[in-house]
Amino acid sequence: MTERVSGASVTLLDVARAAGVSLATASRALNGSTRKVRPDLQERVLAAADALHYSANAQAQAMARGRTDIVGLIVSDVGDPYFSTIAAGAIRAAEQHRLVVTIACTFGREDRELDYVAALRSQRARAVIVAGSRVQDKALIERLGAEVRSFEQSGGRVAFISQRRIEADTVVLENRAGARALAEELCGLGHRRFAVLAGRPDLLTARDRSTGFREAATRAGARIEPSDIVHGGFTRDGGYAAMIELLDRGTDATCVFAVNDVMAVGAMAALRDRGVSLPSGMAVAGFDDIITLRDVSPALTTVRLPLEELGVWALDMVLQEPADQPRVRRVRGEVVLRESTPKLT
Amino acid sequence: MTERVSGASVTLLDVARAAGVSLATASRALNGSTRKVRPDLQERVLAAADALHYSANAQAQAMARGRTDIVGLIVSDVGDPYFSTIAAGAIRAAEQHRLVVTIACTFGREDRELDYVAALRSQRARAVIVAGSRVQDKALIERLGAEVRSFEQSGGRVAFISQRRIEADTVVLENRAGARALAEELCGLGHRRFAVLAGRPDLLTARDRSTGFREAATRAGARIEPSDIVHGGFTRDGGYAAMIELLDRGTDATCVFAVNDVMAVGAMAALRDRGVSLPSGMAVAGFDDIITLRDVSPALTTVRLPLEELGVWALDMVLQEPADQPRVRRVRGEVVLRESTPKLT
DNA sequence: CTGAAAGCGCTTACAG
DNA sequence: CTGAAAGCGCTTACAG
Repeated sequence: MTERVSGASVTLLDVARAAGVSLATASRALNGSTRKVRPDLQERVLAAADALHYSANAQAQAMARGRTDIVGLIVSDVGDPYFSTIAAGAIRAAEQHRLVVTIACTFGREDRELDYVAALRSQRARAVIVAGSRVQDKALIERLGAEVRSFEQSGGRVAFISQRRIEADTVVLENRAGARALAEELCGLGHRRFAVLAGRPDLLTARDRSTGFREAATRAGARIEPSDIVHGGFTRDGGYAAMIELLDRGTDATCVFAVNDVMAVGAMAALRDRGVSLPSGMAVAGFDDIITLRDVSPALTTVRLPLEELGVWALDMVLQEPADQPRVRRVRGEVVLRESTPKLT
Repeated sequence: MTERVSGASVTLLDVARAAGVSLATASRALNGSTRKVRPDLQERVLAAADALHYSANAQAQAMARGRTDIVGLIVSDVGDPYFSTIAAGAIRAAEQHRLVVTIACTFGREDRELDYVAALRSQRARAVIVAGSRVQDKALIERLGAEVRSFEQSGGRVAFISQRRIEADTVVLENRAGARALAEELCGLGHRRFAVLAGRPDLLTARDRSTGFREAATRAGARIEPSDIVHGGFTRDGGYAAMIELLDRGTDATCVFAVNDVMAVGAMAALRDRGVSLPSGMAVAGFDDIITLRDVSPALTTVRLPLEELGVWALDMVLQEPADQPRVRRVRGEVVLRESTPKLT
């Protein structure tokens, strides 16, 4: 048992000496294209590394090689199942390529995306994936675009998941079309008066869903009163509060569309708390098809998005060489009708 | 507009030259203890850095400084709300200390924790937090312990969230006590025959909860038939399958305890699919109090764990200097009775 | 307060 | 196939 000072690390040089070879050979034996070092030396190096419990300094390797194995993922909140599912997909895919993913959360302060991209550039991350919704803010988009360009200029790759507002590869979510399809199905069920819990008005994702829904509903001859559109947080509590607000205002809607599932669940809770029975007293629909929420009762009608795949696809994009034109992969949601929106009789 | 070769980066030396100072001064002006460089030089450096859009190479800094700002978080699956909530807490806390968190998922293969800790040692991460349950596997614990010691020896800090099986700081979850308390409350409601959806038998977390529940229930005079204990996955689908299995076996239990909330929700779905009405036909209880699941109906009785705080606390631990004795912070769950377990009349 | 220089731990042309 | 040496981009004693 040899004592070792805490904090002292075994270096490649130690390994080389122990194996009686040069630094270069030790390096090649451990990480180089194997076929170029004599088998016996190779073995000695491996044995020495093992005996010394050597662990290569990834920072030093990164610097010498000029690249890292880091890919950054920027989300609003990993605690939100929408993002944690995307993250799971990205991480799963990353691991197959021996990449490490770093997660940053803006917690709703979208301007922090700027800082995070900058930090990732400083880390010399291989790539960054920005998963949150773009916001309605020209100046902010402008600045983020500049930051993204800097990142790319230093050799990194960038992909977005949401809207195509910045010149970069992006997995475009067809929120508007999805919401439209949902509205049509709901009208098909007999509904003619809807309310919309629209979420944060500056978030494009919320906005697109709300707009799409209203377009299609109106076109199908349904009515949506201005007072039946309630804005608020894009969260469970936001959905709850918005539903309460709607009830307080008074509404004759027979179906309420919350722009995402967690809001829809919040709305259901509010309805229950106010003694409205579900789904007979009010039909409810959401968007996303969050897995953890598949078992709420009544089962929630929604627009399914392949969340885990979104993470995988974004990672795949970012692993490809940049194309002349930024790539776009469009993803259409699929309407899933369930118990929360029964046929109106 | 100056053309710049893609991949080429502005270095500190470029900044120093542009500002007409030495490398050392540039470094100090940018990151050193500010007070030691003449204001006018400082300003020139800052201006130059800005003009060149300089971004310090974090890898190089880390190497020169001998430490990084990375803390690794190892979980089973970020897609699971239990872990994503813990992760959110850890990330939030890390950001306050300008630390970056890296997330690794074992996806149920606990032996991968070994690889991840090793990788984190290679990254020279400042610390690692292991959040998943320990497993019943002496050899594995032994090896992980060795890996942890190596990590600490190279100057890193380690904390666990779950059971205290390894010599390191840990946030200990009092699963057994929590499950006991739950069983007592349930008996207080009049139940005398229970079933337990016990999850993976090798996961200590699942085991402790199941054991604690059975102990207290039995002590209180309740009965749990061997056939009423069903093992399976520690997941939603595991809960669903276990409940179906239980129903197929036939049971006269009036209340079923699933060792975590997602399993409980799966069980509820199974009950519904089999036409059992809730909660009158079968009472259901879970464990964790997952926020996203707070709105299921009937509202789920459970044992609340301060999940987000667990992440915060673990991060705090890992930021402290190592103590002579590893620190232990015990966390007791709090029973929350809700609609899913009405009083038995 | 400032600068020249050594050093952090690797990788990789470049000779041999 | 192997090794000596330069270089990756910083930080930080050490002189001045």
